[in-house]
Amino acid sequence: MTTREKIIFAAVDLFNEQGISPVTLRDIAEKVNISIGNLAYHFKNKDFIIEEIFNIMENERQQRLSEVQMIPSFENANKQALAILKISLKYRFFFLDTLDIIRAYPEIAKLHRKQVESHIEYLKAILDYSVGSGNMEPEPYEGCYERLARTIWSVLQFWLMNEAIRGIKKHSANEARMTMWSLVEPHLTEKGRKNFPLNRQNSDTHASA
Amino acid sequence: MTTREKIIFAAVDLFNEQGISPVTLRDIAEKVNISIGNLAYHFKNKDFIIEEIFNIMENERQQRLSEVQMIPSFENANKQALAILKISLKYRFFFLDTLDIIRAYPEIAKLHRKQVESHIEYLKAILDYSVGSGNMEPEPYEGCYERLARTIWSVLQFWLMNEAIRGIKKHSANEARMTMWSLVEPHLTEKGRKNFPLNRQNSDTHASA
DNA sequence: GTCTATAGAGTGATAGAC
DNA sequence: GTCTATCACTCTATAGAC
Repeated sequence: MTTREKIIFAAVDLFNEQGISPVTLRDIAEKVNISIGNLAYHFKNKDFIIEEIFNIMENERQQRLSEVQMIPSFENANKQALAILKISLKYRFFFLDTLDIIRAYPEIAKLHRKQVESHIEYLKAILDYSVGSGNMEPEPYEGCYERLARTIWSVLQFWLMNEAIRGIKKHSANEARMTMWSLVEPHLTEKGRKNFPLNRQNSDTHASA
Repeated sequence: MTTREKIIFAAVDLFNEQGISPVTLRDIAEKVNISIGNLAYHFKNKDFIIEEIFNIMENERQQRLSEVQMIPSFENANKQALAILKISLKYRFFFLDTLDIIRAYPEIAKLHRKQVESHIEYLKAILDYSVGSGNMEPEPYEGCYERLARTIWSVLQFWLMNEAIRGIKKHSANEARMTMWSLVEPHLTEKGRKNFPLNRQNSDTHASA
């Protein structure tokens, strides 16, 4: 592992533990066992470190999502959600300190915003597709499923913060996934209930840190 | 207005604009047009300022909620939600920097956690009551309404962060309120739909900053 | 690539005059 | 209560030796 990589990993660890702002360049250098001067050689700023982490996270996200078929089915939506939940656990700090990042790094914020909107659109597409395939009831009123898509997104976006605020120590990506489906469930048709990926008897994913 | 009060108001303004950590004691003193020495006379720390703000916010919240009848009806839930949305707009920073506060002020976090749990319990009570009064369908499966109550809470908790992340400048407390009710709507009985406080034709509350 | 050493910019805290 | 002045500390950034 190159020093550059070591720095990135150490930074992610520290950010995940403490959040971004309390972590100093000294802390990172100390964790990697190199001098601050050396750290500065690799990354002039904390900013460059964060941008690098964001890029790495993005690549990883794209990579994972590309492994899931884009056909908008419940099954694929479930896989997508699991992928996103895994990423968000690995790069927790990004989801916990989102606002700090938005305020301090407008370029990252802009990129992130695009991903958010395309994510919401994808979720909406799944809902529309499910109506078409007879798995979901037709939209009961204009804008209902648009809002539903946004709400589902926010469940995935905020589940870690939700746990943090409520003082829950054990992360449960599964709970987030269940919550997501619990929003869809009331809108299913009878046919939809049969194809539904949520099986309340066995919980197939537990993540913990 | 006493100096102490001026300090508090200035601090809330600055925190709402920039978040907590970037604001220095100097910034606050400058905004109030007093010296740092004087500021220090009134509040030794940023910590003391934040605790004071939290207490003020809490009193205001209690005050507003006490004006709403505790009978767990849709109507009262709607009023409660509006009260909470107003408070969260006024003390935005608390809802945007919740995690910073939790990390830095464990005592505040503990108090806040209690309020969160009691809020969720109250929401759950409304759901249960609505089943009893025939406005909502019986819980389709164990834990469904418990999770629904938590999800509703998170809509109210995260609506400002949601807007911030998505780059929405105009605050719309009404959108948050609508989202909240959209989660309940699919579970209504026919009777419930008649008593439902959500009227899609007129949007009665718009907040903006 | 890696180190040591230090400059320079804040920030919080406090002593002491008015 | 309010001010000025200053100290001590922390963090970033950089120069220069190895």
